[in-house]
Amino acid sequence: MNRDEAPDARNRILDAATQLFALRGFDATRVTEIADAAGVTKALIYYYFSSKADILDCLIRELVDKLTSIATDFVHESIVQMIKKGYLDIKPDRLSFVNEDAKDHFLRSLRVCCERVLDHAIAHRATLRILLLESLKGSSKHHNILLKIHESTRDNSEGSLYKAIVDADKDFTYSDDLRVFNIFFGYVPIVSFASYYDNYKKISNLTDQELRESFLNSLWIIINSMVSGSELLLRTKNIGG
Amino acid sequence: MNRDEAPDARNRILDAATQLFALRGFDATRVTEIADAAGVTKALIYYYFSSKADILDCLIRELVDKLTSIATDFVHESIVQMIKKGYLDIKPDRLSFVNEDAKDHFLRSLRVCCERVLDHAIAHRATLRILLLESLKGSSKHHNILLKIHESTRDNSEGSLYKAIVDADKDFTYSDDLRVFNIFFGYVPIVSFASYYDNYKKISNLTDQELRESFLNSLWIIINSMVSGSELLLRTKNIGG
Amino acid sequence: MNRDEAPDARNRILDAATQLFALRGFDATRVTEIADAAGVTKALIYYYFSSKADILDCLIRELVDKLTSIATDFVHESIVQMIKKGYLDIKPDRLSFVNEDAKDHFLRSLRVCCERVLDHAIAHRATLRILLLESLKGSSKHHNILLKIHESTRDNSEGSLYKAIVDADKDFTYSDDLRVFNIFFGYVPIVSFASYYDNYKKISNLTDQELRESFLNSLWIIINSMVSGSELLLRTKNIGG
Amino acid sequence: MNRDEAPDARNRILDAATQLFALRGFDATRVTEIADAAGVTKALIYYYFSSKADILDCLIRELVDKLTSIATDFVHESIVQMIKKGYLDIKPDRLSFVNEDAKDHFLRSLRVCCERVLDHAIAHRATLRILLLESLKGSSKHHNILLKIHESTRDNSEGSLYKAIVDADKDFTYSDDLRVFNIFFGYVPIVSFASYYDNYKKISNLTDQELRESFLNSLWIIINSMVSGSELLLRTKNIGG
DNA sequence: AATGAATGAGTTTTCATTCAT
DNA sequence: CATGAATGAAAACTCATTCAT
Repeated sequence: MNRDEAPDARNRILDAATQLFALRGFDATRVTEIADAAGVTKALIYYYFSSKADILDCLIRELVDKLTSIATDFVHESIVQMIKKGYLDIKPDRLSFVNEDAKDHFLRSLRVCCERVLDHAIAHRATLRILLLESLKGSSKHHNILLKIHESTRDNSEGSLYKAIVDADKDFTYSDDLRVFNIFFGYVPIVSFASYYDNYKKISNLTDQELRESFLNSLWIIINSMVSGSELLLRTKNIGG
Repeated sequence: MNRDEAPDARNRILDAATQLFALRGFDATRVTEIADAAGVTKALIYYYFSSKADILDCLIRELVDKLTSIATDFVHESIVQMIKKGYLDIKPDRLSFVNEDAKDHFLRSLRVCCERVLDHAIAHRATLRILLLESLKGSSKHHNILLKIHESTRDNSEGSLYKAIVDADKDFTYSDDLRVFNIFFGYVPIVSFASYYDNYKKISNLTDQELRESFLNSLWIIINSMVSGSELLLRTKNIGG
Repeated sequence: MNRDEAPDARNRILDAATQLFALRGFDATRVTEIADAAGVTKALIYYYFSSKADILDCLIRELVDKLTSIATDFVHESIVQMIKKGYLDIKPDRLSFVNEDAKDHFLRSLRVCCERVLDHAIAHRATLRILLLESLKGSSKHHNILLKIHESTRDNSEGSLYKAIVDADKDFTYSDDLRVFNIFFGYVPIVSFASYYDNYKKISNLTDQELRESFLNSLWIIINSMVSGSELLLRTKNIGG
Repeated sequence: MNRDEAPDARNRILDAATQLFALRGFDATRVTEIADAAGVTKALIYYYFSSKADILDCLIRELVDKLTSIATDFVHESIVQMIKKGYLDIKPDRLSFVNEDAKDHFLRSLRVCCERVLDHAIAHRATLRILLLESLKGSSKHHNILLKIHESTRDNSEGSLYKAIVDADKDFTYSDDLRVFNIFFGYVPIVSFASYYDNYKKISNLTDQELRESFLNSLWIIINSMVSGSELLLRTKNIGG
């Protein structure tokens, strides 16, 4: 069901649940608390949702849909365009650009994209926090976002992100190292930053603007590393020591 | 109370609680489940602990103590030694090494340290997962590890880590950017990797060895970035764009 | 909440609790017992009351409200009327009547009042027993009826009983002796008689009628003593010897 | 077992139990609390006593023994002596004294006795409070002091108080009214006064001396009433109205 | 005489969920 | 749509008591 066409009470329930699940976690949140916070009766919650878990499912589904569409946009608008235009070539052992202009162009569009992703993450930080909390629990299979992300790098089915990249560049393949890097130094910091946003803001005494800049600076260093270090990551070989 | 001198049953309770809290989360874990898993009666749990929350507190305290000692060891053994020996100088705008040898030495000892930290993290991944879960909850103040970490970069009191570095190098100071980087691209990925270790291993079909190597590769890229990018981070200025 | 407008089940819970608290005492009464006696589920008890103690509070509040209104009625209808009509004058050292008729009138109205109070006490003997039991416990401040009674002899605020008497007779004042007498030979015997009513009836093999008469006879002797002995009590001086 | 020859720990347990039972009531007092207050372990309590109820029984037994001996002393020393000496004659409808001297003598010895009883009561107020609390509970048959008192006015067996009086004065008999008066305006106020002693002292801001005097004044009025009003009480007839 | 460890059987309380209206 | 009343099942926690040492 779409938020726009849904009854007001139903949306108030979802909003209240979002705040409470994010604050206390799903298990520690009582249906009564949601009802109170939403200004409705408990019974009405069961009119709109079949169970407490159903509210959570609904929230997660909304978020995943939104994230998927953002990711899809990014891949199609940036990477695929770059590859198709011939600026970028993902070789087995490195990202390869036709020239410095292409590289600059890529980095610039990546930067814009990162900012957009970060802003989205901050805007939906409560739901992301819920997702993070739930994904840490061993029980609930259907909230395993880790699995979803991982599969997105293998999923060859029509319309998938991976397929989109592979269609653009036949040689592209994810190395195990790249996956680890992507997840634990890409997704995880962004989701964590969003999840801890309010806490960290309070602790650090930074303004929204300063916090955003600060994180983007860090993220940028990582992205540069990834572009420069891509050679290493794509090769899946031990380095350093 | 120390584990070594504590009654066996008490330790079995703590172990059982660790596994269950990590798997289902604190709120979804029943005291009965802990009792069954530990092979004791519910009443005995209340003989040793005043409440379910008390078990959690105990676990977190143990972990924080251990982490603190590891961090202390690291700072004293590596960074402080390097500074004192004159190999390293943390300048306002960059890490500065006397020569390439010093830099190599520093990186090598950093690498060893990272491996040790990672191995510790993996070994205590269940408790780290609990810590991560609890630190995401807005309610409990005393589990706010984010705050602890943040304060460790400001705490000037005798015996603190920060004091140890500052004593060794008078000019050293944390920039806001460096803090953000440290936390969200340092601590967070390591803790998250440990927390998701079992899940990710299952999903990726990698061996323990492969997984460890893979993460260390990524971590290494970050650490190199930090060393090279230190100039940027320490300056606290906007970059890229 | 008023009994009349309250749901039937809620009143059944209060009635059941009254009987059980009076019989076994608050602490020895199990919520399950109340539920069974009231013919409701345990959970419903917690729907209407926040805790077992809340049921007790509710009961005590109801009783105190009722007692207060009875006492108020008595003072206004009897004592104040007598004083205003000029029949009675409470002097510093004795009750003073204009003539024998006034004294007879006062005693008669006092007798009627005593009977009414006694009948009320017997009717609410279960709750009085609870009150007596609870007032004997050192812990709960809010059940300290002794304090309430004592303060009612000092409370000069608008609408208080004491104020009503003082307004009618400017010279009136409670002596310490009068307070002790009132409490331990007035309130206490009546409340105790009501509390032990069923026990004593069984033991003595008297009918309700006989028991009532018997107690009223005794009470009458006391009241006569008080009227004749008022001189002594109001003077606060040692006697006998 | 006698206190003097009992181990110190056992007496400490009894003392602690006395204070706690008096403060919170038997049911609300935990064995652990007694152990803590007595400075012994729970297990030791079960070494000396077979159960929590056993501690109570022990306390009550001690008190009842003491009270019985006091009452016996009183009856033998005062009433029986008076009757035997021919000063007092308890007639069916009144107390009868040979002359004013006999009456004065009786009153004086009664006064002394009252003081002694009151002082005993105050000294053992904690145990009396327990007795009062327990006697109000419908359950425990063996703590029914009301029954014991009542029976003491009928008990014709060798060594009983009643027998002592009857032996001295063949015509003596308790009327129902006298029993009610004795209990509810004699025993009950004294026991209640002792039970509420500390509470009332705090509330009234009186010194021990003042409080004692005040209560004795009131008691004296009652006793005088009883002696003068004995005619009415012994006749068991309706009065007043 | 003394105790730390252990427990069975309860106790109060909670909570997601249902249902008649 | 909306709700007050109601509940079964289970949760956390308690407590008198026992026992091996």
